[in-house]
Amino acid sequence: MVKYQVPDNQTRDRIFKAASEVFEEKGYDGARMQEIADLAGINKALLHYYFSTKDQLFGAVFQVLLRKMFEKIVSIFMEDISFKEKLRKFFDQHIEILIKNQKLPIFLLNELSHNPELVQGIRETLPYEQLRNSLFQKHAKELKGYGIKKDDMPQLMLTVVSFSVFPFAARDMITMMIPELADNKKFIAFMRDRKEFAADFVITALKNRKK
Amino acid sequence: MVKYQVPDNQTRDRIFKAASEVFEEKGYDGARMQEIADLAGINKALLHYYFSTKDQLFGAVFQVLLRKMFEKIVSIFMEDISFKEKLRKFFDQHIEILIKNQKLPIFLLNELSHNPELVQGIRETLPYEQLRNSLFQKHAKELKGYGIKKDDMPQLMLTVVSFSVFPFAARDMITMMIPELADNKKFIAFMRDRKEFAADFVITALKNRKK
DNA sequence: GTCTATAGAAGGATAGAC
DNA sequence: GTCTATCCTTCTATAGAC
Repeated sequence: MVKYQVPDNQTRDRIFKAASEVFEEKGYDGARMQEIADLAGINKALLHYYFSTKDQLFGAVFQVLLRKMFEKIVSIFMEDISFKEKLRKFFDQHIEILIKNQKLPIFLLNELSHNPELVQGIRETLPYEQLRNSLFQKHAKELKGYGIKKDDMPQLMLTVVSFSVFPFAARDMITMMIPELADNKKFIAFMRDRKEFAADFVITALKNRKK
Repeated sequence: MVKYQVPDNQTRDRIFKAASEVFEEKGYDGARMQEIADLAGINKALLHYYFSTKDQLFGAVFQVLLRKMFEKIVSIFMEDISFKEKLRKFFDQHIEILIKNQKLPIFLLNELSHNPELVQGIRETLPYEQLRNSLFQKHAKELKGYGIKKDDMPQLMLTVVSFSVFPFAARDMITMMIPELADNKKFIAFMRDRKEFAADFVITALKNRKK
């Protein structure tokens, strides 16, 4: 008779969650195994029992966080709506996600910059090729109407993403220049305003683009 | 009789330069005093003779790097040319600076995010207030023609800066999605293309903005 | 000012009992 | 699986000779 088993390993999950928080907050170099153990309510020895090294723990966490961010973006852009509608929906949903994960962008970008090899092993599992190809094909007519050629897609996509991501990555730089936005509530309001500002800005630029 | 003195302290300068490189490359937590000493061609003891602690050395370096980036931006926007001309000039010059300092954006943004208090003592010495006020006043007519109110300036300025800064901060994320740009020469070409793309994009969006 | 040598603390990882 | 105790390396910082 097989004994009842807890759905998954609870301790492991608690460790994983604690590690996610600490790494996201402090980065790899700034994170301490002791702090992760404390937050998970266990000791260092047990931490090493589940994840033998800091590297391994970090790798597991990073992969999940990167995928989390990436898949949400892709899923919106894969939907079956017009390009203009996609833009509005993307800014709305993506900015809401980022409001809930304000430190995620700078964490991902910084760690990736220090450790480009982190991407290996994740790249293949991400549907980014799909996205690149399908996006232009699916909206060929609409985009052609805007004078966007396939070669222009990287510049355009980068521009779109930067509207939502950059303000979070540059949060403290913004605070420096616009002290009013130091207050988190005001910053969130500013980012919610930005949903419409960004969509209008991009759509206007596209519609009136010289061909 | 006063003895002849070398213009400034050479060793100190070498340390400062070495520290700038190492911090910019590895970040505060990842940087090692030993590596800085090696790069400066001295030993750790002498390093501590000039800068008693790592914190102090970092503070000095960070302040200079932040100011360097900031002042260049401000100086362009302070010139006496039309707003449209400023945009083109800004994208041209700023992107060239960033090409020569590709790791600077992610370094500054990340350290600022981990240590917001770094700004104290720098803020007052930066002419950002000046910039904020003068920009809108100087171009009141031109901006009003675009339907830009004073309240819209933060969104607009953030947008402009993100066009040039974000691609460097997100360099490895871009590489992940667009493998062709892994090659530095191609990435630089991509960023030089972006000068015109960005200026056209922003100007088109402004000109046709609904009021 | 510059060096060699080393102190002292912190942090990742393991041994071994329960 | 979980804990206590401890090892060992790395890193910042200092003492002290020249």
